[in-house]
Amino acid sequence: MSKDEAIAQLISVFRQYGYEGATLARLSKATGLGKASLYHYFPKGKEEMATAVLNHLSVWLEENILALLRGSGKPDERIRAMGKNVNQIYDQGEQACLLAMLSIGESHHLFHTQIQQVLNAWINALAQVLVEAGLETGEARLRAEDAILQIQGALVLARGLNDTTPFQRVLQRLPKDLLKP
Amino acid sequence: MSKDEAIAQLISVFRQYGYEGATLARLSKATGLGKASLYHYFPKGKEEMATAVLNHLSVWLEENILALLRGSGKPDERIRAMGKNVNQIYDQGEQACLLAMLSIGESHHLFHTQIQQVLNAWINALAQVLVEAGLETGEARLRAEDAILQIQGALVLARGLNDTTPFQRVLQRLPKDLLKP
DNA sequence: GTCTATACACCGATAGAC
DNA sequence: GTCTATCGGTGTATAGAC
Repeated sequence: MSKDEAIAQLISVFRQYGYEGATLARLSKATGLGKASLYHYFPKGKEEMATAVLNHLSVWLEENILALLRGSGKPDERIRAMGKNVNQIYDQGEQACLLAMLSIGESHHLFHTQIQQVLNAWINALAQVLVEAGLETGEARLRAEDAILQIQGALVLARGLNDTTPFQRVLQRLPKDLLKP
Repeated sequence: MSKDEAIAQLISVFRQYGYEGATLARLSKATGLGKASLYHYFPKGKEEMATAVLNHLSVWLEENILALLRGSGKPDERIRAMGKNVNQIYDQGEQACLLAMLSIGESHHLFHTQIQQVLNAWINALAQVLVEAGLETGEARLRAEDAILQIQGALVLARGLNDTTPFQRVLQRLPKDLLKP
């Protein structure tokens, strides 16, 4: 298994268990790599694994969300395109958000800056679409924050209620909610 | 320190670090009780502490949220009363939600049933207010889910962005959003 | 009830053979 | 690169004195 393939497996552990719950035993089992192999790829250990996972997510966001939002289609279409990929990355609402999971406990201090940057990049790109759609800058920012907020809340509720329909509902109405006059 | 006073301190540890991150060292430090004392109050250890903390929260919700929602004032006033206590329990958005924190990792399996019950009790009580305000049952349930969802999402965003203003905004507009025609 | 001491498993991390 | 073996530290939990 290559380093990039390993990272994909590491992500699933970090976002299911969080940083403190992501033990080397779990990371080793998920990747199929022994502990020594993990330390070969990530010499600084677990913290470097989490950093690599965050960088991987940052690239994914740029390519699969931000690029679409900066696209040339109609605002409505760009937001729907985002929704499609959001639905995919969160596995229809079954999987937690890595950013949210690394924002808790002691990992909060370790990764807060990077998490904040990624979240802001997402919000800003979404707000920019709304500005192009004719909204005032401040209102666009508020609505963009609201969209991310609802996605995150839906993921929390999905786990707590064991029901992903609120997540599906949020994604469904996102375009209309964001662009309403 | 009495058992009830200890529980109040345990809550803050569990909701900051989650179940796996809530080590006995942290629980001991927060309560000021030595490990042996903690095991005197909670013979079954950490799992019993978390259960006690969840029961404590369930009682708090009943007394400080559900009772208000079942009150006799106007729907608009009951929802505002709820918002006031929600703002308090989450410390203006600074503190995470215990239910959300215990919904992750291995604690999910341990406490899922109780967490689901508490969330549903909250949603149902809120939906009932909306029904009394004239909304159709299904729509009331959707809006109530939406309210909890937004509160949870705002708490996630508050940690990720290090900014509680979205949380304040959500609480502010809750009454109008829930009761709009 | 609270203390000290301790048992045993697991944690992250490293060493060295291959 | 991956393996086994192992280190020091910390995890939960317990025992027994006071």
